[in-house]
Amino acid sequence: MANRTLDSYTVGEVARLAGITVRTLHHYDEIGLLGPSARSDSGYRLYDDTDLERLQQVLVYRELGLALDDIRAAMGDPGFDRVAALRKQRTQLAGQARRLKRVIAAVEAAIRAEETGMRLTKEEMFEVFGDFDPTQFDGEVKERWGDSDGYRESARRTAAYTQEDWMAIKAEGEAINRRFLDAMASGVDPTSDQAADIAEAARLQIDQRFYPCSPEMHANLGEMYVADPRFAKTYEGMAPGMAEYVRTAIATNAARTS
Amino acid sequence: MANRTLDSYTVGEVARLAGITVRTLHHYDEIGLLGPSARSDSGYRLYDDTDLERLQQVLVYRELGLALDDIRAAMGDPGFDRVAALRKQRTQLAGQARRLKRVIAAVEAAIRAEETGMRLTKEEMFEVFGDFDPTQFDGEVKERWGDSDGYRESARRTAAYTQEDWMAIKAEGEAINRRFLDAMASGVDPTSDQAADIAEAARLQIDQRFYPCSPEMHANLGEMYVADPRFAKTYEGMAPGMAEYVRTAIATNAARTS
DNA sequence: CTTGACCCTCACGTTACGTCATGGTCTACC
DNA sequence: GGTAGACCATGACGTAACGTGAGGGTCAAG
Repeated sequence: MANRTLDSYTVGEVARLAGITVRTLHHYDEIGLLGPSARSDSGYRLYDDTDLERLQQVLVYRELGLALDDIRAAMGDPGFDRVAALRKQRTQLAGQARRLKRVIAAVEAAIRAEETGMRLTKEEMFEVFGDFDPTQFDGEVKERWGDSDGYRESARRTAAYTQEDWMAIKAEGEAINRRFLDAMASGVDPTSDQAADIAEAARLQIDQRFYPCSPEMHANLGEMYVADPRFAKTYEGMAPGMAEYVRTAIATNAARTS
Repeated sequence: MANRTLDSYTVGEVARLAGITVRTLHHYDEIGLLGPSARSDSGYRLYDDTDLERLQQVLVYRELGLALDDIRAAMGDPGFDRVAALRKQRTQLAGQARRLKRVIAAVEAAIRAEETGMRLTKEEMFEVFGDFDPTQFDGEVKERWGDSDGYRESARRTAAYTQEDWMAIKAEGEAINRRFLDAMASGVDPTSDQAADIAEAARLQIDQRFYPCSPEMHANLGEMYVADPRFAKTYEGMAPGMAEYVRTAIATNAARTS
């Protein structure tokens, strides 16, 4: 092949190296995102090492979900700094890893809910606060979740609770939710210490009123707030986006205590 | 709204709960992936809790990259077991997390390559084995990478190497690569102990011949084999898929020694 | 020279929605 | 009861990022 040098690659070689298709490379050439440095006399695309470095960066941006047009614009910026971009990409990928971890936690929570129903016990506990009736609580919940550790510990602690205790618990819960709502309404970042303080108050209430609840466990509960539609409905009914807000605040709190 | 019950949700509510669009829900209804349990008298879609559970699972499958048609087929299977599916999804998500971790490692490796060039030193060291000339090695590599720790340690060790030493090193490298190729050709799983043993031999060669190389460091090098096109080219030139194979074997070795 | 792998351009098709148009429904408030 | 704004319905064209295939040229080993 005329013009083919030792350090140039044809489209098929690049595709194999990078794990993408020839069609993708054609497409990228076509839209001006990544074209070959040269063409052979017969019209073959010839990519060199610099092209490959650029391709790697394109693929990372793609991994981050950027539209190809946006990738081209970003890399076409005269002030584009490759290392700075790589650093930023790394940060964004780490964010993605954290999100994926949360998806995993949500699936795990769903599995536990199916197997033990422990989370639903808590959900139902909070839900019954709307029109609280201790006798209804004992009957229905024990019937469904009588075997779980959390239930037994809660039952042990709450056995001696009076009506006044329950009203206090309800008031505590409402106060915590109001704090969350106020924080949301006033634009407080859910990853701030302020929001995390509210989450810590929520965790302590569970820990002190019902059963041992570590920050990690609380974080799992937080995942359930967004993953389980019934939890989500409780919070979304108070304000759109609240479930996500509370979950993030809880995760922030768990992270700062670890 | 006629027929609307307390535990049913309209399309907008579901969209907000799940963080997706109304259009997506319309689309899913349209293609038979997820339709509402009921319709109001005026034709509004009404989703119930079971619908929401199904939606969650659809979204997880989507997160895993399955085509919607395939998701519908999987969940439409008469033997579909929700908990078993959740378990499998969790495993697959964990696999995705590991892949993402590798992408991150590749970006980090690219950053280091830009900053220190240390990896390219190793790459060029291996590359020159094809047509090895010690004098060329000293000149070019020192000129480019003379400041890195790895280079200095290598230089310190190799200063007294004879031509016979170098030929031995080259033979060792070729033998290791041949072992990798044989393992690949005979279908040995790159995550097996056998493949990891070969990787360990490779690590030891670097450790003993050039510079201290821990399993973790070796794993980083392995990431470079697939992330850096020049490394990849070396291995892909021997056999398609070899870079990936070697990288996986190295990672397996690193994992079993940690 | 032949053959098979690989290259080119062209162009229609697919997937998963995004966007908008038009018109009906619901609910709080006056 | 009427109004207004939010939300619902269906229909339909458009988009992004390739996938797939057609028809024909190029390369290199045998």
